[in-house]
Amino acid sequence: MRIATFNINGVKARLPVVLDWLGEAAPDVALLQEIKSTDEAFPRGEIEDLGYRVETHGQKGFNGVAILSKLPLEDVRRGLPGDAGDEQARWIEASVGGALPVRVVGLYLPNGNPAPGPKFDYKLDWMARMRARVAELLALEEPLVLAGDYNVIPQREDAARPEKWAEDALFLPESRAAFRRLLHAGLTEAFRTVEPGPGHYTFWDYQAGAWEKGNGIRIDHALLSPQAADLLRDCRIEAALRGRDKPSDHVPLWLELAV
DNA sequence: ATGGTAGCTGCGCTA
Repeated sequence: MRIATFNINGVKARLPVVLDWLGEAAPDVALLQEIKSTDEAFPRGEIEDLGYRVETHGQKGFNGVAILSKLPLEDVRRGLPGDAGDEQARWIEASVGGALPVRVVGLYLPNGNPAPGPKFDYKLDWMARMRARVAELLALEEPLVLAGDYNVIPQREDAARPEKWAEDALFLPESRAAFRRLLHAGLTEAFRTVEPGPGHYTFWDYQAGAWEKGNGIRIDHALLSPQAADLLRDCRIEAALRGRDKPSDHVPLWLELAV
């Protein structure tokens, strides 16, 4: 089973890119972030025509996540528990059918800038809520994949110019510590089990020619339960998509499970 | 040290 995550930065502006990518890469499951669309406005027909079931958790103008799947989806849940007043659409879960069901979570973790401030507080609170939900999901002892835009640069080698990010919410010690807590809770970062070295990025800013200069950061991640980590065959970043016409500022990350 | 770009929306906010 191949599972991909892709922050598309607006489904309306990115639909041709997304349709081309789905046709070429043909992941079994695609987790999309920043659809920037309501559920009603999401172009589900074009995607269903490619053989995908579509489950969205949308919001007008900002955020929004979706799960696309060639396999049946069960027990779809929308929203990260822990704060009934949180109206931002950043979390969606489902179980992907098959011989061995896999629980998948698509997430768009808050950016948190400027830090310090209320947005940074929201980010850290969101990460604490995520850890509580992760504990519940890990207790099920099933294959579990949590993938998306984490908005966290885990280590210095995950940025081409780490000194530029020293004061940024994506790289501040509190953000990185909260990310490490997820790992300490029992999750494994898929990409780092396959590629331990530096120079691998998933995001290049639209500004200042970041792509042309190779000035990227690695902020899109896939975290695995032990049961999923045991099934991991491969994990790759599709960096070439950043060089196409009308690209997202993120590129897809995919992993293959032996299911 | 600053400004640089993109998307959604309807001109400022988010990233």
